[in-house]
Amino acid sequence: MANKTHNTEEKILEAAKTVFHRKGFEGARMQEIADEAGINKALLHYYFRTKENLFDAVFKAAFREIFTKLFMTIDADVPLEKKLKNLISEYIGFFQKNSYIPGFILTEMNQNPEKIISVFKSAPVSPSMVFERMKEFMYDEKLEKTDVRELFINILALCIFPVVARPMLQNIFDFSDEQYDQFIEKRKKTIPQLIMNTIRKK
Amino acid sequence: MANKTHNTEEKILEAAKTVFHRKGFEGARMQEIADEAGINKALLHYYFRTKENLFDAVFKAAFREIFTKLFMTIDADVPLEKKLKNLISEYIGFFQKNSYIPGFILTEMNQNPEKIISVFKSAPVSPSMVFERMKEFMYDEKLEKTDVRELFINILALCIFPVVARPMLQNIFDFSDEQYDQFIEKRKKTIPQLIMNTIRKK
DNA sequence: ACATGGTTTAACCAGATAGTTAAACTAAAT
DNA sequence: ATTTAGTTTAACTATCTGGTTAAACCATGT
Repeated sequence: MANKTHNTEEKILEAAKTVFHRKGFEGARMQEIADEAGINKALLHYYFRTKENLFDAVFKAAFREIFTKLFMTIDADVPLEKKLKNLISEYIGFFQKNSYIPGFILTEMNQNPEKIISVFKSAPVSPSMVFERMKEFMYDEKLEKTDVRELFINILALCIFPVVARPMLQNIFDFSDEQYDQFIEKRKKTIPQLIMNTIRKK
Repeated sequence: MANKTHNTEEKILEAAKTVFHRKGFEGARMQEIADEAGINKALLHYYFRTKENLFDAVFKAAFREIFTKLFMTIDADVPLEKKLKNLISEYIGFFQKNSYIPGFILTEMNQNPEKIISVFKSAPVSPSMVFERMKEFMYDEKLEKTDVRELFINILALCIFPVVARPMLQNIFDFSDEQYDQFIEKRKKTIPQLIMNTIRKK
């Protein structure tokens, strides 16, 4: 028998991703997800018994995606300045392609903070180890003593905020889609400069 | 006859604010809002006929609050560095007290981008004029030529992100409530430094 | 030929929820 | 004393929605 399972499950997750992102958990309708996946409601429940199950699967996937990527790049073994450039440029690029993820996570965070914590516990990389590694790096390269947490949060903020707040900012700036993409593209260069300014010994 | 109207309407808006923030539009229940306001459902509908009406009122208020504050401070007539310090410190302070606002707006932005635009049109300050003013300021003080939009977005990102992403970050950092508050407090000083670094002529 | 697992169809149920309505109560305003 | 705006109570409706079920279909592997 053909293994349609894999394919369909994939299709469902993809559809759920879209709809949950568009409407949030409460706003999303199982029927809408089924339609989006090109299947029917009964089959949807056949695969993921409940709405919660389905949501959890989607949420955890998004969460893993965003954090493994981040922590992996921080952990890579290249000189700091180079690493910073890579990190920021890759991360922004990732968000350009998966712009739904940060907003999705932030939204859910507002409504179910507990869920975040539970998902964190199952994460493949430990944040505290990443911070330790960042610290060592900065010590080795004789950089300005900075709170690594503050560094971490600054990078994240500068990369993620423009993506999350895009609908608003694009309107404030009166930018077309292309203009805004270009604007973000430019930031792949300016953000590393800005960050290096703050940690380079004067 | 006593003017209870004002008081009750106020109470309802306050309650709606809380519940919409906690649950989002779809997740919020009229009954819950009524309970939170200490009144009954019938009266709720008596004041704001529909759920949409109520939500709109709350949303617009939040939106106005955050943007008038921002644009007013930018527009104030003090030296740039001082203004920057004021702006950031006041703005962060404002978020500490109204931490629900940014998340609320971001969430809604994901789900109804159109609404943002319509609310913007009714805004009391025009963004483009604010940018012009920022430009003049920077020219007068002979600062590094920088894209004012980028400057604007950076400030916003650094101030808002730590508030919006708090549940997640606090968990990553393993901070208590006090520790996190203190962490944000510290940023009232470090962010202006960081920003000045990027615009001060070398 | 038959069994199997994925799939569809279509009907159904139970619970929740937005919104309505009508009747009665309260306290201030006239 | 009467009116009136604000408020409560409680019941009701219409609709939506998550979830279930049963029966049939279909393609494949055996």
